Amino acid sequence: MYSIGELSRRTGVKVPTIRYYEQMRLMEAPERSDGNQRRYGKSELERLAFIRHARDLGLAIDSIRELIELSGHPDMPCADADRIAKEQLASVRGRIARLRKLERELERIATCCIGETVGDCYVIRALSDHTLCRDEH
Amino acid sequence: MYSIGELSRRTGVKVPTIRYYEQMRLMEAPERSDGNQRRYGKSELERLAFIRHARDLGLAIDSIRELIELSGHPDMPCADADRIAKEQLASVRGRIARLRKLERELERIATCCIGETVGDCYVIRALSDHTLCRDEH
DNA sequence: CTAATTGCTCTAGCGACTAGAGGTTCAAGA
DNA sequence: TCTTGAACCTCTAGTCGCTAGAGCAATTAG
Repeated sequence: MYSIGELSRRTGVKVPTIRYYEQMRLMEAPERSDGNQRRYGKSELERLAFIRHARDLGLAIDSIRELIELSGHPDMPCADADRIAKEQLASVRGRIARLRKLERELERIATCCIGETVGDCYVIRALSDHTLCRDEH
Repeated sequence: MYSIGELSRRTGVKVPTIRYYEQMRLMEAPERSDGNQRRYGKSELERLAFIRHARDLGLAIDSIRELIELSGHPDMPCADADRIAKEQLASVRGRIARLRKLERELERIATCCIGETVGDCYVIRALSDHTLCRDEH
């Protein structure tokens, strides 16, 4: 039996975050001690590790709840889980593409400044005048 | 003189967002019509375009406010503007690196599922068992 | 002149936490 | 057994950058 602090240490999820997950119905309300403190077992540890892993991969709370519900029905077809993972992959790729554009833009802005004062600072000029940009963004 | 709706159309910034920027002191409180409606001039249009461009590049509201204050003092050295741009570039690069890892991970998870039911679904197994991951993340 | 559109202020909500107040319980040492 | 200090409890409010809606006033096109 783990206290919430021990669970936190073992999973790397902060204590208030664990309570937040309970509120969001990602974690079930656990047993309590005589003094009303949360007591967790091994299955809750695994579940929290699952949640943390999924969050690290950028899945939304709602998607994770969906996956948890799915994993409770091992006989169902797994097409839904597959879909969630594929959607997530597509969104990550989109975010990467957008950030790459920003990177190129910022690279140009941040490395071209040879002015000495704000008046001729390339950073500020570039931000003021969109037409200096090479790409759309 | 533009109304807030016209300013919105010309800059692509939504009306409530313009009001929000005013509240956040990115935009100065503009003149008003007799009926208390906001009336903008060309300089406000340019300023909003500046803000929008900076937001598109992922700069935080606070950083933008800093840049605007800087640009009001054209005789100051531009080292601060330079620093803001460089910091932003570093943070964008960090985000890209993190997302690339997620991409690889999700690619593997989303393409390896050959199970038919949730019980042997690779997506759910991979999320449950962190040791299946190749990289740290 | 009327009706549709646009504008105004104010408040509340989003997602995923994080921080703090004010109080209670637990565990270890004396 | 007692004490002390860390960890726990609930509840509320704040973060960021908007977005939505209520309930009203002003503007503008026909």
